[in-house]
Amino acid sequence: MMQDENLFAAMRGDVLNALDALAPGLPPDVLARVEVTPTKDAAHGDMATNAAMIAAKPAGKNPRELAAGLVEVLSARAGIAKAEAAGPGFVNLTLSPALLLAQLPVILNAQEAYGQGASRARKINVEYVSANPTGPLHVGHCRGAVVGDALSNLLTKAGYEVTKEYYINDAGAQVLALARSVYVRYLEALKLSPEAYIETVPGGMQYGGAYLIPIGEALAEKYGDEYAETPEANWLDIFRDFAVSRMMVMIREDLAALGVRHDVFSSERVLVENGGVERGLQVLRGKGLIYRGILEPPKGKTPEDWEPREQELFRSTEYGDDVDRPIAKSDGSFTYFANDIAYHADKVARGCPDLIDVLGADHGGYVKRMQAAVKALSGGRLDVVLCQIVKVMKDGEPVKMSKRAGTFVELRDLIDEVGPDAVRFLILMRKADAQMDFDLNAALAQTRENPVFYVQYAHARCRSVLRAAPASSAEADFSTLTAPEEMALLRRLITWPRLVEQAAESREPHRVAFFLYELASDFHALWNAGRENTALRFLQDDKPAETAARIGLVAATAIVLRSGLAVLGVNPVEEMR
RNA sequence: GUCUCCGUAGCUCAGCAGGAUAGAGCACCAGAUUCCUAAUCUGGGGGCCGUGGGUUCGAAUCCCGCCGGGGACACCA
Repeated sequence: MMQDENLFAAMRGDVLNALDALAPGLPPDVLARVEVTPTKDAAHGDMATNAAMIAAKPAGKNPRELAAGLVEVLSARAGIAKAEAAGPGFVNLTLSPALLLAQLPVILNAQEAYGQGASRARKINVEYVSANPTGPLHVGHCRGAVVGDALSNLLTKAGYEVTKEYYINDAGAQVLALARSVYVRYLEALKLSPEAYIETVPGGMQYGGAYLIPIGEALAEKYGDEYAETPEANWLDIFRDFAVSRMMVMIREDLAALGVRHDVFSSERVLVENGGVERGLQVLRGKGLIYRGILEPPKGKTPEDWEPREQELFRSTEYGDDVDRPIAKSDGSFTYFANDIAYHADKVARGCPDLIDVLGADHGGYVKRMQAAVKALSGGRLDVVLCQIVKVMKDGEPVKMSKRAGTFVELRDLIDEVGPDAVRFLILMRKADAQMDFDLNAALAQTRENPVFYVQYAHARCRSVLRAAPASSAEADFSTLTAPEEMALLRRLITWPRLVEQAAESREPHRVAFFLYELASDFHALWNAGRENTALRFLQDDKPAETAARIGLVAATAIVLRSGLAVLGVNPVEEMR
């Protein structure tokens, strides 16, 4: 157990062994609920287990009695300084300093790989952003981008093989509207009046943002007036493809500015043109889950133009949805949902049994049917992480509108104002499914109010010490580390592997941000303890052995800070001046 | 009307797949700076965890109702 990275997992193994000796043959679902957790209160030791309370009823024993039995067995284990029963049946464990200190060489040898989960040899696909290719990214997309990216990193850290994917919705009516809006800019670039044309467009010019002006100009330069007064059929596809590819370039630039890189960009159009939709639906047809039918009108307020229609429907109610969902319109063409089924089928077919979609909260009504579809397709699991809306606040007032896009706060504007690190970290300080206010004032503050600075400052302080110190060594004698502040820091460090595991399983990258904040706090506390008590300073010229132990602790702190920041995609700064 | 997310300190939020005395930051009050970076630290006040039931050894956490807020609700993508 001494060499294990995750002391909590190792200790859980010991607890389960001890439990088996006391109460043999407990069912697996009971054992699965046994956990070994860090304690909140130092008076309760380093770790606590609920084993006795969980096992009491199925074993037909009194929890306190079982706890006493566990205490007896566990007290004899190497590395456990003290075990005691407490409260209704907790067993509190105090680890020997030797066991705790033995983790320092483990961290120093592993470097950034510390906390890396064992390879699960399991692929997982995380789809995020997937903004329509009709304009620049805005703050609404930003949250999904940051959460999806950090979640991907987290899953990788936990041992999954992750594919980061972007789904380009380039097959629907929206990209046609984009093409028409670009056509208007094209006419303007040719110094022609677009009014007459706009009259002929059903919805008018949908995308009026100034960002389309250069696209219109580029088309004017490329084609001259060749398409100036010709029917849509002549130019619509050409303009659409041109505009979409330019939009994707722009979106990739926006993402790059945030430090987000996808592995795969999937095109809806390509999927549709290759017959992917029918291929995907084939699986469902084979299972008899597609039928022709008429949906009930929605309960409550019925839309005015509602009329019964016979359509092809997917029996999603078989898999927990509220009503069956249309996959084809009354004219026979496929709905967006059909395309999306096909897309998810495609992801499954590429070898990913587990899928994650990071979506905006406005897709909330969509998750049941998509989960139903995936379950029907592969029996696999689809997790949907919904990101609630972000309101950007400045001086207590909501900020809105951008010059270029015309409707929303552009992602670029936000990054230009506060930088990618603050944007990422602050977004990750909130759970994705809670609404959040993004406070520009706090993001720009260089104080404790701003958690990014707080954490980066801790790392910079580590580096500052290490620059002035002899090289750290995993071979040092760490037994001189005894101060409460030092041990508190060490105790925090060893929870990192467990945190990675838990945060990944619950798909909650925000836990990493909170962990880093607490780790930084422990480090700042130790640092300041050294101000009051010079004996606690890291570098002591006349005591090389103690200095070596302490720089080991500092180096380990820097390693964990850095790997946590790497998960969040935030730069670990070397110094702050 | 249905579905879904949310409601924790004056403000912004955590609370780790039910667990011990509910935690941070900001704001407020009182302290620490000849020092490895005070962009930091130490201490203090401040809570019917929206509300009413239920489940159990134990509920902020799980279940049901209600109140309040966000979002989505036939062929749009």
